[in-house]
Amino acid sequence: MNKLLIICGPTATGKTLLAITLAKKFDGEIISADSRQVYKGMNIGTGKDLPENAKLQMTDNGFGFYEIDGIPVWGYDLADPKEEFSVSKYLKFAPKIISDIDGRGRLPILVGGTGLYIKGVVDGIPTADVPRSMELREKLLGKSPDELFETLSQTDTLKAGSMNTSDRKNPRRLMRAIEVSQYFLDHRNKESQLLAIDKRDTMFIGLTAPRDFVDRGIEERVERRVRDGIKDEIKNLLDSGVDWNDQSMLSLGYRQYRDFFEGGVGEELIIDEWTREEKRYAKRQMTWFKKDRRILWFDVSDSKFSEKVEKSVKKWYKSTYDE
RNA sequence: GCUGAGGUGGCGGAGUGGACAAUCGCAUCAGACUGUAAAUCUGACGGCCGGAAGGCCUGCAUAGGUUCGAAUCCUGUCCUCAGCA
Repeated sequence: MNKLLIICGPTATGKTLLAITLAKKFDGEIISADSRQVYKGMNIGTGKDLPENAKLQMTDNGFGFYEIDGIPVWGYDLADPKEEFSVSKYLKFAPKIISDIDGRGRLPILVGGTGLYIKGVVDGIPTADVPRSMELREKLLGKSPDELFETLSQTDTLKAGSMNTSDRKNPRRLMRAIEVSQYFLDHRNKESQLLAIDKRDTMFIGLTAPRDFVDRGIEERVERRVRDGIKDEIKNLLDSGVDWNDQSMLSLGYRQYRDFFEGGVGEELIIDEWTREEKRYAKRQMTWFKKDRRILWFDVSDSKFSEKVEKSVKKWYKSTYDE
């Protein structure tokens, strides 16, 4: 049975580093599950940690990989920062690459902090291939959440009833729900297609640490990214035509600099804000991940965590040969 | 020292006799999440008890006073800022 190793958890816990170590030990290749690392030219701010002169190596499946420390890393640079990206696109990429890796007899290691992407790959998102309708979205644009909910109730009572109080006030979710229900109204016989991987032997590793440990890590990392030249990176993006309102520029560390470039706000304030947001983000990630009972958690502030992970993975990995 | 303005919850800032534990924003905390997910959204946020409904206590610089009732009116004190000296 094919295997899949997943490494998830909040930001700044060293997921990629661990993944590379494990890839070396268990003959693996890495697939990034990160909604920001997909953008070309966004390297420093998204923490791609590419070596000097790294070059994307294209393959004949239409996707490319970087080699880091001798390990192929997929999932970077899938999109232009001027373009929209979403789980849907990610799901047209990741499962394919995973089965390619299977084919090479190597271990696919899915690594990232974007919970939805991981979920999409493993469990599938039934409505992921329902396309967006810009026309519909435009029509819905100015409506209040109440009005949107009303509209949804009319086309899809079931879905409307199943939404929780938070989502009922979330225009973005409501619009999407209306879009989906409208789509199935127009395509009654269409079977939705699940863009997930086949059932396989999957191990989930979650990396976590006490709050203040993570916070400190975030502070250091932000400082490093400032030193590494996030400003220049942003300037390059802007020069190449990327707009502050593009989805890619909503990324942490990038969006905060808008007031610096456009409003003359001091960099100290920008960095403060960025750091604070990053901590909140880590919190949101934990809220998501801790619900998934499949995850086996490891505390990275434990000096022996790396060995402990390796031991667990080894045990799981070996079971292949016991079959 | 005089004159003027002002002192409200972690911060900014409303409120100028009753509907005030006090609009709102920020920060903080908790949560949601099935095509923007580093996005988007929700809730809590003086203290104590309670699952909740609710109840009790403390409270708008400070000490008094007026009033059935005060963050809001009056007086003293302290402090801050601006202008004049």
